[in-house]
Order: sequence, then structure tokens, then C-alpha cells
Amino acid sequence: MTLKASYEHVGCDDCPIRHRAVCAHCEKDELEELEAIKYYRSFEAGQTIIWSGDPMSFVGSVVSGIASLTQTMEDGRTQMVGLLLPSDFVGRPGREAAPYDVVATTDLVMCCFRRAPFEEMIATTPHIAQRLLEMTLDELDAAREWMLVLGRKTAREKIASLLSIIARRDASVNRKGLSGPIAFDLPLTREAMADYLGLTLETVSRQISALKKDQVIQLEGKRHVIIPDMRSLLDEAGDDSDGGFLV
Amino acid sequence: MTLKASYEHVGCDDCPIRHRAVCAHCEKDELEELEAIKYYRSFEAGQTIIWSGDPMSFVGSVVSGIASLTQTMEDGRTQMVGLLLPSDFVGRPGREAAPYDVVATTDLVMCCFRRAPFEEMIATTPHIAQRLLEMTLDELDAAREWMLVLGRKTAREKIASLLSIIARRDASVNRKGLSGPIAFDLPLTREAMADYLGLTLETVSRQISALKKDQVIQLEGKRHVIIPDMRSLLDEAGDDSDGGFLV
DNA sequence: GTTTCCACTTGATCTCGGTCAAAGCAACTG
DNA sequence: CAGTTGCTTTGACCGAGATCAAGTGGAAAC
Repeated sequence: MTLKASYEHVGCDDCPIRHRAVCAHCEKDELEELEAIKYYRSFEAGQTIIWSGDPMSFVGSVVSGIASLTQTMEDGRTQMVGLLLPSDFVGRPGREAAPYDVVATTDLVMCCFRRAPFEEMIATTPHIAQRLLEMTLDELDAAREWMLVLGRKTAREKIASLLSIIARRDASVNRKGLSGPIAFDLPLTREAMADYLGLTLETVSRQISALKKDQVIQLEGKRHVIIPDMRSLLDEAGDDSDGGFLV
Repeated sequence: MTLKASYEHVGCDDCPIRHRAVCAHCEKDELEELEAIKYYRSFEAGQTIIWSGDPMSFVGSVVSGIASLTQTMEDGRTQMVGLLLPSDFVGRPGREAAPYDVVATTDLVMCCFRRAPFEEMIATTPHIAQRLLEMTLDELDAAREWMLVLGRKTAREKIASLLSIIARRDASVNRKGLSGPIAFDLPLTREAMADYLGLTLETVSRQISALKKDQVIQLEGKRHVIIPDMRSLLDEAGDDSDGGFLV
């Protein structure tokens, strides 16, 4: 088996995700050490992987499918606080309990590491702590960008923001460009989108219909989305920080 | 000068914050190394410390006063995405540019470290990367808790949530308990509160008046808040995760 | 002392998105 | 095949919060 150690050389024979998620810049020895504590888990759509408050026995990354981090109030109001797409990392090294539910939104495969030995590695391997810090800062930036969406954007802008995020992620995973028309399958139900956007599912449905009527997006069936022009979608999102994605 | 190295022994002669923020568990040598690259900066209320997109030349922590992280859309809509109280850390090791504005909400003193040498220390000192990772995870948790507030709570619940967060922070900084009545000064204008909560300042004002009328809080002047019973405030906040603060 | 300013309050009205209800539609099931 | 189930759409109505507009009160400035 060939071990690839740099961020660019993503992927080894059996786990295309792992290196990218936690091992960029690792040395060969470290990868072999990780190999020893690695295992896979599958989940069905709708299954809760970790309940809020539960002890977490593992960390890991999403191989395929989608997971979400959700918080729920006693009366049932639900807010999704994170969307985990393939290659995203799950887990809080150094934390005993999960602060929110982790739910498999679609069928899901994860590549896991048992927590205790993983934390030992962090303690002894400076690279990994630094890499995790970098990843956590990325998550923090994403969470804060989403706070702007939740706090200040209109329903239409929220939908456009979500669609452009999914389009970007889809493009970067499948190494597609963002210049021409973009097509992808929505991995979320209307209800899941509503929970992410702080809306009701009816409003989500109405706004998607409106964007379709206004030619900003096209729909094939309920889930397959075509974006004729990414720029006009970003306009709708009110997004100044298009982050040079369209250069 | 006495150097205090553990988390409990917060504070040295001239910088009560620094150790707590970045040096928990540090060795004496490291503290002296930090000492060499440390300096103070003062800002006036309303002053922008770092503009979104600017290169960041330093990291540091708040000594006194309040700073906020804000994002703004072209049309002026503003969302505060973070509230920095004394002892909070500012900066993204490893990042060139700031992703949002950092603004002094009140007069402010910060204890800064020049970024380049600080990052060198991170690279060579495993403790610090781990400590920063822990702090960043805390910030991430706070940001995600706030996403629930922004996405799903009513105006009244939002106000109650903000007040209880400030009350908690104030109590922990000033080593007060949370069992009896609690009193503190609001460090934010109505407008700043609105920007944090995703509301307008008029709604903030109305809801504060309503909470006052319903005896959940008392006001002396515009800013001095008295909370007769923390439990009823948390009830208003709809907060199941009172985090055992009232045990 | 009164003027100005700023943060705040209060009121009247409007609107976006929530709520409630019905119905469409594709995929299964027996 | 009819019947169920889950996801989605659409319509009618309503209300929380936004918007627009005065007005209050206290502290600094002249």
C-alpha cells in the first residue's frame, strides 16, 4: 500500500478521505500508527450517530453521505449548526461529551479512529494538533459566516446562500469548474434545508419555486438543481464574500 | 516578577489575562519568551481594530473593555458574529487576513503578541497549539449555540439569552455567584445588542421593556440591570442547556 | 441656562415569513 | 390494482417583528 503524505496527494488505497482530513504533512510512521486504530462505520439515513451529551468514543471523517450537527429545544424547535460533507472531520479532541446531536442526513459511511489513542497521537505529534487547529478555524469561519445568513438575510437570500455553498462544495469534491452551468443533486430534504436556514419547510418550498420562476435556477424533479449562471445566484445570496471563487 | 504557570493562577503583575489566554500549563521559559514579544494597545469606543480582509500583524487578548467581530453586507446590514470580553483571545494563527471586522465596542485595552514570533512558538511548542485548539473549540461551541439563538428563538428569548450570557460572564470574571440576585452594567448599546441578536434596535428596546414590566429583570437607568432570579431569566431564554450553571 | 446631541422609548402601520389546511405526486406494499 | 406513506407544493390567513416617525431624558457643550 502506498502512503501519500502531502495535502495534495489525497487518497490512499482504502480511505480517500483520511489523509486530507487529519494527516496533511504527516510522516510515514504517523500514518501507519493511525492505520492501526482506524475502522469504518455505516449509518442509515435518519440515524442519530451521537446524542447531545453522550460521551464520544471516536473521532473521524465522513467518507460518503451527509451528516449534520443539530441542536434542539425542549419544544422541538431544531437548528442545524453544521453540515458535514465528505472529507469533513467529526469530533472534538479533548472533549468528553458531544455538545449537539450528530445525525446521518443520508446513508453515511465514516472513517473512525478510537479517541484515546488518537488523542495520544495529538499529544505526541505537533503536526496533528496544528492541522486540527487549522481545520477548527475553518469550521469557526464557516459557522460565523452562517450567523450572518441566519441573522440578517431574507428567506430568498438564505436559499440562494445554501444552494451556492452546496454547489461550491460539490464542484470542489468532483473537481468541476464553476464557470459554466452547474448541476447537482440536493442532498437535503426541504425540512432539513429549513432546519439549516432557520425557516419553515413551506417557506423553503415557496422560495425555491420563486427562484425557479425567476430563472435563477432550474429544477429536474424535486432534487436535481441546475444553476445556469453562478454569478446571478450569488447576487441573490447578497454575498459580497464570494471569496474569489469565480475568478 | 512572579510567573504563574497554571490555569488556576491567573494573572501576573502587569497582564492579568495573558496566562489564562494562551499560557496555561506553560513552562517558565516559554512565558519569558512570550514576554519578549508582548506589547499593549489601547482603542477608543467605536474604533475598528482590524478591517475584514486586512492582514493581521498580531494576535492577543482583551485586557479590559469589549470588542466585537462583525460582518457587514454591501447594503449595510450588520451581524455581530462574536463578542470578546476580557480574557478572550483574538487572532487566527496561520491566517494571513482577517475574515471579519474587529471593532472596539467600548474603550479597550489589548495585550498583543507580534504574529510571526508567536507562530514560531506554536510550531515549536506543542502545549500552545493544543491550548489554542481547545480555545478554538470553545469558540466554535459558542458560535453554534448562537446559531440556535439566531435561527430559532423569538425576540424575547434572544434578549433573555443575551442577558444570561452577559450575566454569566460577568459573574465568572468577578467571581460572583449566580444564586442570589445578580446586577451588572450592560456593556452594549441597544443597537449593538440588535446587531448581535439579528433584530432592530427598536425591537430590542421593546423586549427589554417587556421583560422589565413582567418582573424578569429590573433596570436602574438604561444600562444597569438587576436579575432577581436567574432561573426565571433562563426560562425566558428557552434554554435547556443551562449547562449546570445553577447547580 | 439653554442648546445640542445621543441613546433610548413608544406608537402606528406594514410586511415577510409562520401557521394551518388541502392536495399533488412518486415510490412502495399487500 | 388500490391504498398507504413520505416528500413536496400551494393557498389563505395571521402575527411577530420591521419600518417609519415622534417624542423623552440625561449629559456634555456653549
